[in-house]
Amino acid sequence: MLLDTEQKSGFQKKMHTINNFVSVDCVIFGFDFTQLNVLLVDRVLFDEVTGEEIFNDLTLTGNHIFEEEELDDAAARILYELTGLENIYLDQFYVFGSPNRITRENDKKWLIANGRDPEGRIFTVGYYSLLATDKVTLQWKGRNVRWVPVDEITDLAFDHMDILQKALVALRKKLLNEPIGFELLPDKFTLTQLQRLYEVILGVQLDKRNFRKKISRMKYLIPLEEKQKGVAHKPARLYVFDRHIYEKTRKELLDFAI
Amino acid sequence: MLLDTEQKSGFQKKMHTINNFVSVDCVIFGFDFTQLNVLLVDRVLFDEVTGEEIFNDLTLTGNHIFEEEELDDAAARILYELTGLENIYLDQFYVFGSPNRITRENDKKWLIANGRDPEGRIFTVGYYSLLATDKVTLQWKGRNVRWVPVDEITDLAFDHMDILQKALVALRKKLLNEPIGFELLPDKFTLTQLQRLYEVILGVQLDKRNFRKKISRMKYLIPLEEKQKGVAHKPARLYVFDRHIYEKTRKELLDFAI
DNA sequence: TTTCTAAGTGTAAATAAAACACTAACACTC
DNA sequence: GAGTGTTAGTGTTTTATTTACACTTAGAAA
Repeated sequence: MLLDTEQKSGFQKKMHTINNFVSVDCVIFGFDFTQLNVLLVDRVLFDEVTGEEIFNDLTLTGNHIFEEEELDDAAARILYELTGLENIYLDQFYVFGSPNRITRENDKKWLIANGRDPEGRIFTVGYYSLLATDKVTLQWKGRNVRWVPVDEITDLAFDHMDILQKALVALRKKLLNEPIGFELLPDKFTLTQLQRLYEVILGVQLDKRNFRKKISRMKYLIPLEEKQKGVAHKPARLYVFDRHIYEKTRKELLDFAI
Repeated sequence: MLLDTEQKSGFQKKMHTINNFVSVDCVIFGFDFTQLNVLLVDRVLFDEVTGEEIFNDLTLTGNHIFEEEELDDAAARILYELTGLENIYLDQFYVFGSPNRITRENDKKWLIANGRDPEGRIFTVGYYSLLATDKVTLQWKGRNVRWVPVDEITDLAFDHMDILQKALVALRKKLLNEPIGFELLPDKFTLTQLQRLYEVILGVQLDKRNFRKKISRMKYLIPLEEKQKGVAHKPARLYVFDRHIYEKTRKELLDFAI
């Protein structure tokens, strides 16, 4: 019994101990039917004495992990804190662990100001996530959070530009191989919205008729009787993605193919 | 100058300091024209007093990383130590960082016997690599190294079974999307060898004529005038993979497509 | 009722995938 | 050197997929 309590309290302690060597960064993608956006956080550093702004730039959303926490759970926790949403699509895509991740002066200053060692090597596990909604709390640890179109992002703090680049490549690859586009759309969506999504993320233009022909071959895309409302033109039919049918057909395929 | 030397010696020190929190594991695949194999290392623990064997099982090839070392370099170093070969195909596929990676008794005993803390959380970055040749040094840090057919591996130390599983899935995905099969074959190979490779790795059967038709569309697969020698049947024509042509055609495609 | 805007639809031609069976070239054996 | 065993190498037909391309329709707003 004593041993049991000891172990438990040891566990409890670890449960809230931060791991100082590995962190998690989330590239949170959102789609507003026109552009692909990423959720970025303002990073502002003020001079402690003068109160003057030293710099003001942007970071991805990242976080430490706890000693007893799974990596996936840490990523999900970041998302929950930001959005209040659970079960969001998350995909681990790469680890960034170069010994030279922190080289820029601003990054060092920021770490020092936040009580961290700028020379310490920290690995970060990159996740990207897909958000269907824009219902996000626009505050995170007292910092401003906002959607920025991917095209307009030219510079980010730390090595976050690299992380974003790799996340984008991973997202494109995934989109070409698995039906994940729906994660970026509301439950009910139109085919034009879906087409725009592919066009924007892949950076291609697609033929409307051919796109729809392809869609009609995917049995897991279910047309509803429902139509778009309040639009100043012919309203489009709404569709839903049926994950159940998708999983079933995919499994059938895998049984033979792999 | 003084500062310079100080910095340098600090760096030198770090250069050979082991990072205790992140390691690298390599799933080294090889193909013997019949089966897909993985390079495994014998792990034998003897009782210090009696000299009796406590257990004898197998692990993947893994290693610590140095503080000033890139992850990719650490993986390449493992491969170099094992095979003496450089520029081997390597692909980072996943990070394993569950707090419960070490649960089995044998794993704990092994770590203790090797002076490490079985309770410490270690993240491991998984790489898989493809080896064209079987010219490997069959010794590694005094432990035996050998090729084992993937099909015959039922149990491995630590969480190496999970790592192997994920590596296999990643390899299959990659093989379906990029021409990496050549990395597992000698420079000059026959179409039948290439077909077997696809069949074995993907676990499918392919039609010879259709396979060759598909191949003939790939402009980067160059037929030679040379033929197989010393085989007791009609000798097959040899082919080479032209990476230059591949990169060029792929870039052309990407320019338009992504 | 007219106008604006995006939705929705079909066909023909080219390309790719799938299914399928016989002859050719070499080494080895007798 | 004739025969045998073994894998290499090749073509056609059918079906499915891809590509290119233009007009009509439904609703909202003026």
